[in-house]
Amino acid sequence: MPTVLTNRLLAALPAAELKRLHANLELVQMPVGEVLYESGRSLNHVFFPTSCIVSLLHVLENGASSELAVVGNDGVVGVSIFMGGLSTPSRAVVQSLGEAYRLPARLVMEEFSRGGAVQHLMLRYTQALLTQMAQTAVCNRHHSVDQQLCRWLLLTIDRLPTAEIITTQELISNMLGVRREGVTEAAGKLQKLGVITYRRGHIEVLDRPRLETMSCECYDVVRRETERLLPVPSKAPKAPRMAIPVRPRSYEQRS
Amino acid sequence: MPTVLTNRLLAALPAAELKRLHANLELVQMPVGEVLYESGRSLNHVFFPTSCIVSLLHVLENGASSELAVVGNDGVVGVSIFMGGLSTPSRAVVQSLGEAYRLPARLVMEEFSRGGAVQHLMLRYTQALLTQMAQTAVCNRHHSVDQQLCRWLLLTIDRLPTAEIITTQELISNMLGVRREGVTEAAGKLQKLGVITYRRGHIEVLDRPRLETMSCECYDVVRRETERLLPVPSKAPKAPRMAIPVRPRSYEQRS
DNA sequence: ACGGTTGCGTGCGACAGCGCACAATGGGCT
DNA sequence: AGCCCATTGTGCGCTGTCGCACGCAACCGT
Repeated sequence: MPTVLTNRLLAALPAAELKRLHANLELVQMPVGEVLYESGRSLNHVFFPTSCIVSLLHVLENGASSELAVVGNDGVVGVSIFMGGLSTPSRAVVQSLGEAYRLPARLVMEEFSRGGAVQHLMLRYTQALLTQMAQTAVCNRHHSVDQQLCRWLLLTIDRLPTAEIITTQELISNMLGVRREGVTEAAGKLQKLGVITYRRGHIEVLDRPRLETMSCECYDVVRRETERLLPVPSKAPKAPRMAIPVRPRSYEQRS
Repeated sequence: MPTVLTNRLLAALPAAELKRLHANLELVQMPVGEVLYESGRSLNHVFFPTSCIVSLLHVLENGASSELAVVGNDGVVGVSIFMGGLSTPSRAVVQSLGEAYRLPARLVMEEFSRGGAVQHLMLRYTQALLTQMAQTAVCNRHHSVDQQLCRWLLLTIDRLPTAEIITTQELISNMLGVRREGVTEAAGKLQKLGVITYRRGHIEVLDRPRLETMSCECYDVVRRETERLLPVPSKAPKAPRMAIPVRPRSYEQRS
């Protein structure tokens, strides 16, 4: 059973703040492919993931895209609400199914403007997000597809209860902003080395330490900076408590 | 003579707030190459540029780098101070000489925590910065050096009083995270087309409209979103009032 | 006026990633 | 059990960018 404490940001809040929010936090299912917000459109809620993973994508006019950041139970989706912009030119898509608590924009702004712990925490998280985006930007320029795939796998399994990722190479290629064939090749190498195994729509990380050495520095830089800004509170686990219930049929859902 | 109003963020503040800050705003010279903050080191001031341009760079372990955003008289350098992180893994370097007002970190935080217009404005600016970084990240991945050079030139002259940029192709290549030869080639094409002219250390934009058509969409996306978030206040000019005093000797300075 | 430094031009070969086309196979679905 | 479609594998040729190694020329300082 997930609780609000499964989200690390919520878990880091003082009891008083959390209590105030608690009644308005609504647990929602997050099917793969669901778009939480679209470039330029107004946001109605912020989302605190517990077991899902959300990708922040930036899409170009010709449809090409790149993932700028990943949000799991370590963060919140929709920072532009309290930053005052209400929308962003980015898109947020559910990348791995699961659940999240959502909170209406109005209440977020209200709570944020009190200036207390909520504000501090949200701003610190936003800075962590900034760092992730910055590192991703440089990574896009300077690192190989092989390295970036490693980085992406690490970022993803950090936010999952198990080392198995349910996704296709095509979707990964959209995230990384590269060709699907490039991912096929990179994944093939990793499998040959025994670092991962995969079958249609599933990737399992077998040798995580090895994966870390093969990844570019970007993974570690982001992880360390995130921990500096948002130390893992003792009352929340680092990964979701519960394994995600396996419901194979719904993996295919796109909305 | 520059005034605090030459910086568009300061100009957008209500009179009361501005008055409170005014006594502590110190006008400082910004020589080219000066590092305002370094990856991971604590910041002591925020800077409100009036006539200088500051580049936000992210540097990798091997020394490779990319520019994530440009800040001129439209913004502020050092957002991590009020975001609560105090430092970032990025670097801020003066890219074009000029002046800026600086404000001690302590006073910024104090003013920010009042939660008034200063907070709102700083947060909105931070979101604009986020957008610029996001767009740059995707641009790094998907657009050619030619297009990116156009984007960079536009971003730069928007923050200068004239269409002449004092810099070397080598420095531009560092900003874009590409080879110097790549910039030479791209600049050569633009010169052949009559869009720019250049001589050692100087680039002049001759045909701005043409440059815009040759640039990728990224320039325009960032400009529009920035204007949405931070409308140009009528009391401040869009470009600095004063021409930068030409002091050729100091262009070579690196600190 | 003149030398030296610094910035620009150019010409390689190498190669990663692209775009396309198509074969092959896994695994739901009926 | 078998079909069929989504997913993965593979093989091209092509292009943009890299890395390196120069030559050249503009400009600065003396």
